Amino acid sequence: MALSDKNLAEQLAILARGTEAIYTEADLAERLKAAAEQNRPMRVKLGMDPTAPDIHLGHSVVLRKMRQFQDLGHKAVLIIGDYTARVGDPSGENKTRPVLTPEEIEANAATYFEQAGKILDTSPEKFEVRNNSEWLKDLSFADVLKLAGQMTVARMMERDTFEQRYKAGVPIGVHEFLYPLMQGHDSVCIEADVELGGTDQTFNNLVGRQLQANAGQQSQIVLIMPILVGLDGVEKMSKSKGNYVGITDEPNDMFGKIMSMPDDLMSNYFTLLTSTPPDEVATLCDSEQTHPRQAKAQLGRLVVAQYYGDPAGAAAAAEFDRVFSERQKPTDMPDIPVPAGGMKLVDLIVSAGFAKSKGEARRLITQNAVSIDDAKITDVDADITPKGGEVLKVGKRRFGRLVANDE
RNA sequence: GGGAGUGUGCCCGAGCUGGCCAAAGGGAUCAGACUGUAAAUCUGACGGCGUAUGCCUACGGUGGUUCGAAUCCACCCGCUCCCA
Repeated sequence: MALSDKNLAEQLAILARGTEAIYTEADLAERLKAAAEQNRPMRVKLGMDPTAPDIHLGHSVVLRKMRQFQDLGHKAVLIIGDYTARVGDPSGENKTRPVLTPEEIEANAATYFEQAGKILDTSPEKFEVRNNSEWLKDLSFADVLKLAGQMTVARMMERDTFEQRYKAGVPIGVHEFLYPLMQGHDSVCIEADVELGGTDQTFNNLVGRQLQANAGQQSQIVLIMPILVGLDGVEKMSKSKGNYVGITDEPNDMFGKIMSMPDDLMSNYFTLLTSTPPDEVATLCDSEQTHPRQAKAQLGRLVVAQYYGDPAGAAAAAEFDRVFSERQKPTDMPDIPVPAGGMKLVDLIVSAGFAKSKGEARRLITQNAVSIDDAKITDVDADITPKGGEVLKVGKRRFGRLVANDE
């Protein structure tokens, strides 16, 4: 595998783009230089939690950074945190850490790689996957003590999540102090040159530096990416908050979600999710120079294109205009089976998945949100007898085509 | 181990001298208007149920008192703080 022949400055510029912090940039430059001289690809570590197999744009920020390293000739080393997942988190506070069986972990990891493969280069010479149980499961209590002895409580408390929780009176499990050590130990075991992570991983990754130094290794460079703000513009992007764009979302969906996000997120998204050059981003995000809608559409196209190709990006943009600017019907929409004999509109809306309950469906009808073939329906008791092919529209964005089925 | 608090609907948070509580208020969400499916704003909805002065489910859990309990009692569980 050949390392990139781009000069050092170019490489650094690529790698530094969008980062929140690099510990330290000088070290990175040096390590890149050494790698080039020795023709030795760096080992770039990224940990993954095997409990969340649905990758969204938030995760993609770090994955894209990893891809950049790969494109420069370095090797991605993904660590599956199967050990912690298998043991579980006894704190009870953290419900996101259920105990998983090896089978579940494997299945989750498989899904993860299937999705991450849309971003990463998974060819064997650039991609390595390790389970951390590989080295953690055999540690003895004495080994653990030795690890723990390399850290002080004061140091631990520097970590802002611990500090905040401590001050706020939120419990901190003693075992939580061990997680950073475990992660750091991972770095030692795989001899990482670089570790990537989101800002929430800063502390953990820095611990890795220390443990490596103690073990006589060269400390890894820690490269921290910002946490992507979710579509609500407030909280970090996460599935449970519903403010996310999944990388497996349908193109139209993906585009639509991006169009509906707050304007001031755009610049951030451009730098973290696309390769648009900085000066271009500036132009796009200056409403004097570019209409925000225009810029956002551009963003949407680029993001969709990354996962589905350029034509899909353009198609999604065109479709969006059709449906929302020109108010035409979507080109394709889900079929909604309706018994030939007809059914209550309320039930229809529920069975189409457009409302969670009949009460909600009724509410939508009352609120003027329901139409069939462009005709508003305001009668809560309406019965629908399908001719077939009518378009049911609920709210602004839920469409379905009625299909009569006999039974 | 001892003591003091606390546990409410998606989240925060009132209520807790028993009925007027499906439970104030805020946030989130959804819909309508306005728009660029942006922001801001205004209006409305916001547990479920064949449409209800009705029924069911819900105020940490289990029992109890009562005609009636989120509200009182007992025990239990969780969380926090103070002392040891």
